[in-house]
Amino acid sequence: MTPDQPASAVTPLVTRMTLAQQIREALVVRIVSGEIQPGERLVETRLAAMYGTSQAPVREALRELEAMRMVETRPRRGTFVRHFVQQTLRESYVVRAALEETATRLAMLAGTVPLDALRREVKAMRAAARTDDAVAAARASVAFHRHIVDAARNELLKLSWEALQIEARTSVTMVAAEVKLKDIARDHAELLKSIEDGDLETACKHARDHQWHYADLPHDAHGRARRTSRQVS
Amino acid sequence: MTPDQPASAVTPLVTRMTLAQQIREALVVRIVSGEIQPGERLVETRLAAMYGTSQAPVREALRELEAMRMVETRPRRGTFVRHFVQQTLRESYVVRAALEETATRLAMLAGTVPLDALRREVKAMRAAARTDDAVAAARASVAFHRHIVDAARNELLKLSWEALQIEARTSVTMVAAEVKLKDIARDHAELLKSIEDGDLETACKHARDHQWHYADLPHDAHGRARRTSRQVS
DNA sequence: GTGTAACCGATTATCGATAGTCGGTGGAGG
DNA sequence: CCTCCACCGACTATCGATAATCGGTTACAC
Repeated sequence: MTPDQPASAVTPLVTRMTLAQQIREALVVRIVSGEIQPGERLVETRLAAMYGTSQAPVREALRELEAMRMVETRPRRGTFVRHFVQQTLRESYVVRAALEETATRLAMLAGTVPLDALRREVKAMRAAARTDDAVAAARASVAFHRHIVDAARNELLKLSWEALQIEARTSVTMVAAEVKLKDIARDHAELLKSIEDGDLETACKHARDHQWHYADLPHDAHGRARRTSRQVS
Repeated sequence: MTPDQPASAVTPLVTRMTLAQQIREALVVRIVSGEIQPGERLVETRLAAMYGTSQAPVREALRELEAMRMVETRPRRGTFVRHFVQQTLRESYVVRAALEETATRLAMLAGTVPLDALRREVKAMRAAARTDDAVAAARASVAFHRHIVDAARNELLKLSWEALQIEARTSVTMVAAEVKLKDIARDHAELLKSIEDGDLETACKHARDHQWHYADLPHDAHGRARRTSRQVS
């Protein structure tokens, strides 16, 4: 019975995103998909024309991408897509390891580990391995780790972790490193087991090694394999 | 607060910074100094008038502050200074612990720990303790940890760590006000010692506990005592 | 009184236009 | 041939104006 809602027929409640946010999303997709190459320059006016907006929202979107470290801006120079090559990838695994080890510790100490959810994700990984569905496996893996990070109940930790753009990177790695999906499921199952066992230090170390392991995998086409000096403890 | 009245007549010379950056700096100072209270709203147009610019640079500055987590922006609502209270402070220590433990591990594995520099900072802390100079002690402490993070040679780790600094910096000072400066020097000296000794796991654990210790200290005026559930040691 | 819808003032999001800066270019000087 | 420098075209940083929204408030029918 409320006939009004002035003339503008539809403003779908869901589309409450600002233009800047929409543009950011679009650019993220184009960058991770490789449509826009690393090193390429993003010209504000050109993008504005392309998306049919003015320069302002584009500029804001670029700023957000910069905060995500997907692009680099030199004042008065322009903004460029970063080469986040294997180096960065490797680095990100080490940082993830640090954060996830701590998340594991916090969650176990607080007794908030969502074991059921974790078991569910492992199950999903096994299913993905059977159907050879890398995307599904990646999604389950990210979900697994996110559950742990959430369980730590530390907002700042969560933010830092999310800032690493986990999803974008894992899928890239899995493809690039050609990890056997079955191994992924197995690794996570082992990690889960040590958490279930309740041995804090062992589980934490396991959480850390889990990521350091990936940092050691060959990420690039040149396939330099190295698993050496690291042997932690 | 101070109405119209361009904050500074001109910032004439070697202004290699963009207006947005200058505004950001100014706002950071006003926020950490408490001139702008937590929860307070930052009105773009008002700030623009105050600094004698248009809305655009102000907007950009606010975005950057948001990335730093000093303010919070609700689309179409406005941006507000965050109450980064003890909760966040405590959280930041835990995240720092995670990153610094890993930094210690990486630096020791790579053999890049700048022992001399670390010794120098400890010495500075002792001097600060003697003259009861909390600011100097805080500065030396930050420098000490930064040396380690730098030595890890992991750009992403460094970035994540620096991102914490805004909050951490203020908190260090606050805590320093309550912690005996001599204890700070002693704690760092002990950490340094375990690094010099070369025992990787002990040093890492020490690095972690070093920060968790601060997380447990009472940070607020209400002096809520620490949680005891942490049998991490 | 109570709940609802249109109205209002304040403020953000976006636009279109302009000023200034940056890197590159081609000719003059050596 | 190589270097230096004023000039040019392309873009970013910034401006001033406008469109759209939001929260609160008021008028009005029950």
